[in-house]
Amino acid sequence: MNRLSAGDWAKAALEALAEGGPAAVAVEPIAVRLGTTKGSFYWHFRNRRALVEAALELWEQDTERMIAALDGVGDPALRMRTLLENAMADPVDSAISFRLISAADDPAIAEVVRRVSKRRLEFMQTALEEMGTPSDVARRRIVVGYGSYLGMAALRRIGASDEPLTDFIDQVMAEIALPPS
Amino acid sequence: MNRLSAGDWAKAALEALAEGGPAAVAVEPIAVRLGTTKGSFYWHFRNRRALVEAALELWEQDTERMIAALDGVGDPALRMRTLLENAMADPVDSAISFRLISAADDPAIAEVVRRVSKRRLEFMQTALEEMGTPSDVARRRIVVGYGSYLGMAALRRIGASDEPLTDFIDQVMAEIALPPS
DNA sequence: GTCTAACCATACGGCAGCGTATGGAAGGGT
DNA sequence: ACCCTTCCATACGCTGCCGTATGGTTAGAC
Repeated sequence: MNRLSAGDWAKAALEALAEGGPAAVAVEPIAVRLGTTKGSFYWHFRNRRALVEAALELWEQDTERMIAALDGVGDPALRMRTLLENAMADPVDSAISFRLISAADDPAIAEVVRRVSKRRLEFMQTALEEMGTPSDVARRRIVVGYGSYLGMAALRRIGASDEPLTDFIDQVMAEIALPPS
Repeated sequence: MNRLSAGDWAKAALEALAEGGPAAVAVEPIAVRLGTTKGSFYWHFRNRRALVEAALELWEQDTERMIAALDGVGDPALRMRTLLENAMADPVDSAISFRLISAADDPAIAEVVRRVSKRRLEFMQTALEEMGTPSDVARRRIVVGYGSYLGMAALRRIGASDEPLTDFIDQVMAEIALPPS
């Protein structure tokens, strides 16, 4: 047999979201993708909304894992650089982040993406403050820096910039006033 | 009476796009918004696609107007600062840009938004080069800088940053290595 | 005042996706 | 061997939007 779990559906939903945006998180198309039918879906989930929420939870956990892994790095500058390198090397998260933000008309999505974004911003701001940067300055640098992460993903998406994100690590590091490698 | 023109529809479509995203560019809802019915719409336009294209053209013209206005400014540093101030003061364009990029699954939208984005990037890169910045450095700074413009709009949208964009002008100026005001 | 072109309202058919109902298959416990 | 739980397929009705057809209304030319 080829039976599915709720997790399989959630994973597929997150992939569909990253590729096709919120409109692509549709039950029947994903069922086709999984080689099954709606019958399976409505066994595992109450409705479409529940599927979206499950996908969001998957995504939120990724952020928590990343932060947990980096929390052990004592040197804040190294912590930031590692974070940037990981983030820039993986084009999937920025794509999903972008998609989710544009899907923020849905209050459920908005709430999660806001929570995750704030978490990320605070994590980075803390690193800068540990390096002696005043709070308000750190805040501005991080907002602009994280903004450029999101925005560059957007530019790559439409083909306005075809350079790999990794080309910009030093530039972003400089922007938030960290020493280049 | 209260008769409408094709331009009224295009304007309303662009507003709907900025507020509700691509899915909101729907004939019947916009008709309600305009206090009319589909009958009006299909008199002025062949189909929904034509409406989207008209809205895109409106938006593209805004960019051309802005560039034309700034082309007269001889000093490239002042030109950039004026551009940033104008851009940051108007939250609508960044919202639309963001929406359009996330709607780039539609090839028609993708093409326009890519063309406009490239135009903007080139315009800014030229300013930096006029100030003596090497081409490749200018390119990186502009991509990151314009990226942060888009990304910060995203962050404001979800409420992860509630500061007005104007608070970040100096930070962005510094990021692309321009003298602060 | 009449005529005509421009403009709009309404009714209809079609499609895609949501959610429900219901029956069936597969496999482990006993 | 039987049953019961788990899981899935199919059929159906509903809604929202697209696009068409068709008839009505208004403004101005004359």
